[in-house]
Amino acid sequence: MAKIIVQKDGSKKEIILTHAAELFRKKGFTAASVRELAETMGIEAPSLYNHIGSKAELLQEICFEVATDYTAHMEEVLNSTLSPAEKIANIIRFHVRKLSTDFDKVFVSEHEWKRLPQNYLEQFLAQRKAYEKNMIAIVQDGIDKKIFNNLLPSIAVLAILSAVRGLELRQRHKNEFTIEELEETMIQHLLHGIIK
Amino acid sequence: MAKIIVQKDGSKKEIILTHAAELFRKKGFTAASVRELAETMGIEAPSLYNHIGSKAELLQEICFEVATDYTAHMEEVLNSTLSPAEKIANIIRFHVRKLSTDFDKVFVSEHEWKRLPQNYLEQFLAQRKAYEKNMIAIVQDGIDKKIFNNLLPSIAVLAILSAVRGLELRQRHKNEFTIEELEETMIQHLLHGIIK
DNA sequence: AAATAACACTAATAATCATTAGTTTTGTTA
DNA sequence: TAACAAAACTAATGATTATTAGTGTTATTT
Repeated sequence: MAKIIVQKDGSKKEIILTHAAELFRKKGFTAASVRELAETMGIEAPSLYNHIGSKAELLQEICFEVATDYTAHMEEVLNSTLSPAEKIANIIRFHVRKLSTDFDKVFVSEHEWKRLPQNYLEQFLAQRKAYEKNMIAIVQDGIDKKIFNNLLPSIAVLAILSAVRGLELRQRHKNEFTIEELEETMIQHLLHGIIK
Repeated sequence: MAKIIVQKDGSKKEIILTHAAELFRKKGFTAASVRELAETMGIEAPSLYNHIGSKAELLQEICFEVATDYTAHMEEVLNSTLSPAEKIANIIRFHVRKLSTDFDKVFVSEHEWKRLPQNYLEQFLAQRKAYEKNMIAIVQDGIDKKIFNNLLPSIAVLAILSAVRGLELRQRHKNEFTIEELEETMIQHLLHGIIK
């Protein structure tokens, strides 16, 4: 009889979420089967249901864990006295780090949120929209203070978020660059541009 | 007996690809069923097989049609005498326009290429890698010529491509901004940065 | 040691999937 | 109009899906 191996500082649920995130990233939520997920932990599919409510629940927990982290960080930034430029740099840095430490979960949250069940999907989108709105306000503030160029704020925010999300670190750049190099390049590029 | 309605300037296959692209975008390739696709055209699922080889074939055709367009444009750019900055601006502009005219196909190509069957997946990735390599060379050229800041070229390219891909126009900005506004904002931001 | 809770198992269900076979209907050409 | 090809249909297949039920085993607590 197989058994889920629990690391000393992680609950069983957390182990499952970690495996789920990796599998969902590799195969996509719909294509990933519960059987396959169970197999990565050496147990049978029905046994998983002693620990989880449903497959969809796993996706929810992954997506909202990530979303909550970003939202919490945004609160910190908003409550700080940093300049708009420093705030944006701070946000970029947080995204790059989060992506590097929780790659699978961030990736899944980014790519599979559309598969969330209706009500959760709406909640997720609302949270995301609020996040973007806060970021747009920071950019607008920078423009008003004549620190930033007069770009369309919502598009600039979209460009920044898309750029950092697109890193998809682990797949392409594992060990190729340090986190610090990635952070600094992204900040330099998105704040100061590519042209001298 | 239902019938696929063929527009005067589109082949039956093209109609199917258009419907497939929209469905694949909305539900994802795996979650989208052949039955559902057939339904959008008012016919039964097996009838579709008079026109297509398989579900996977549709994804292949969508992905490679898009990839081929981008590759062809890259050739044009490489054979031009434009400056590195103008070349990058040109590429950004092409991406924004392509996304606005062929939103569903571009989106699917971007998000669902992982579901391509093995051999096609490798070919797709090779094409993509070649594209990025060409773009990296342009950035490196700009750095060598002291026109560009000394950023890590591969990361800068990733940032640019991710930023333009992230637009996902139709969903969010339909009618909110003109294509020209989008193009110019992206070019301004990615070339000159956000800080004055 | 006895009792209990946690957790794994096998077997089964009902749904859905892509696809094939075989047939009938439609539209076009001879 | 007769013949033919294109394209629709129904029925069926076999695989896979998430999940439930019921049962046995292990680990923990009393």
